[in-house]
Amino acid sequence: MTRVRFAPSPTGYLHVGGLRTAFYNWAFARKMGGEFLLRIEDTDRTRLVEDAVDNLIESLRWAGIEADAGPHKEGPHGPYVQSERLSIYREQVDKLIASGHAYPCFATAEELAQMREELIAAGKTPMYDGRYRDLDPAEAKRRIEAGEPYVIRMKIPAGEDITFDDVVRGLVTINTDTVDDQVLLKSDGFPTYHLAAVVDDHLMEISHVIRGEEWLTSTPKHILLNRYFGWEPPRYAHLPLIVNKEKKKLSKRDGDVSVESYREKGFSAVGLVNFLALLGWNAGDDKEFYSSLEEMAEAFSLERINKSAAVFDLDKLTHINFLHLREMPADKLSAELVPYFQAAGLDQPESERMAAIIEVMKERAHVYPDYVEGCRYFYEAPAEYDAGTVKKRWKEDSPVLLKAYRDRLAECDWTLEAMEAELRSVTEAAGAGAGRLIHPVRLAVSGVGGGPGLFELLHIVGRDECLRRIDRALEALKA
RNA sequence: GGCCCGGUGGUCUAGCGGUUAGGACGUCGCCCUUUCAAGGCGAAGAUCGCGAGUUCAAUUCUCGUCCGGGUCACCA
Repeated sequence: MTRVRFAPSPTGYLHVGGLRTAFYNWAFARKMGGEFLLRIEDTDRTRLVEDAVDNLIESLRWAGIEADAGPHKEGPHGPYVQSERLSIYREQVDKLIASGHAYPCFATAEELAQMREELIAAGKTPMYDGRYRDLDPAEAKRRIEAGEPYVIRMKIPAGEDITFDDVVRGLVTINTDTVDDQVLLKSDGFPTYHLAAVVDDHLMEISHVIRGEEWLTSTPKHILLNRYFGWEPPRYAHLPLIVNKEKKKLSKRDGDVSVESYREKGFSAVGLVNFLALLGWNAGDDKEFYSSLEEMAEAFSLERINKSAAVFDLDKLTHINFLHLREMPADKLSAELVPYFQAAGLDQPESERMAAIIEVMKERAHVYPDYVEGCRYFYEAPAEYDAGTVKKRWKEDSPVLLKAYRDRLAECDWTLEAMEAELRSVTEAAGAGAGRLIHPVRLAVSGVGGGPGLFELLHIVGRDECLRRIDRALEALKA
């Protein structure tokens, strides 16, 4: 059966690249009718971040990716947190030592650093020189019992080509001479990624390892470990990197790389995932809008994942998100908007009014805040009038026309048609074009020069409030 | 530097021996319009990194080369 996993390490937040990896895994499992596991790789105690696991789970939950099993959901392969599986790794590594595939190494950090420097100075590739590889087992045992710190390394055979068939890259061959005796168990008793991942992937019966390209060159170690254990390795699929404008691996230094930050900026979960999914994958057609993760999963296949890195483009993300907001049902959208109203210190309008606002803002809003901060005038009177618009639209006859229209608005039917008819009647009587009045009215009511249709705007703001705002504008702008 | 991977308009990409090299984002113009958008139409933008080879024919296959990236930790 197909079983995949997303295995982040809890070092802070969920990276957008991580979200994409998680999505591809999830989608593949969905498509194949398999299972998707979440495993926490917290074997580096020095990089642990408080609450990171909860953040990870929350970000995935927000994105709409639910694991079939993981730290938050029991399953037959648990525990799903590596720090809770220490005895398993110890047991497995002992097998490796017994079979002669791994050995204790007593080299200190300083010693290794010096060795590395010497090799670099000599113009060679810095690699572990195997100095403890053939240490007498009895001697090793004595030193361990004496309490000397040590690590366990795996023996890498010399001069062997390891070839594997990567699902996205095809045949990849790496010679073992370029691989050094990897540390499997650290001196603190924790396993390294290589040991833990291989052991867990096997024990959890993972069929496909779908991970970032940064792991490509260490795959021979994983294949060798499987061989030493007598296990069948999973299929590997190395995903292309998501890079910045400089084509470098996207990292914290590039600004917003956390899923959380895009959530805060007001991107929708499906929109973000839709964008990310297309960064390195497409169904082979021109389809770029998927209304749900399920729809993407249905079209998904590992074979159609690209080989080359993709630049993260905010404009494209914004556009795809715009499409998603536009298609979103009004009730769902208004529910999503609640936090933004709170952040803006505004009360959320009653649903009928909200639906009207959503309707007219639909073609203008790219992210959630555009429905709040981008059109604050729906919720409160303008605090000031845009200087450029005043200069351009507020003419000598504006006060007179506006006053006349104000009096018509006070009495006319509160329908779009009536409001428009009254406006045209006023301007015609004055021998002016409709624009002569439309712009000043918009300015008076919204404070800005752009936005939805004027009559829709007035209708939503409401008669009493419109009159109040016009009176205020007449007062403030008369000069 | 060694090893590995990659290379189609600025960006995301389609393409799998014969295409006017298609789409999307972005940019610009026109139309629509009370504005801003959205939408419609249109434009600019790619010698398919470069050079050989295979072939009647290469963006598509092979080799070389250049450029870019990844990786060389008791981090993942």
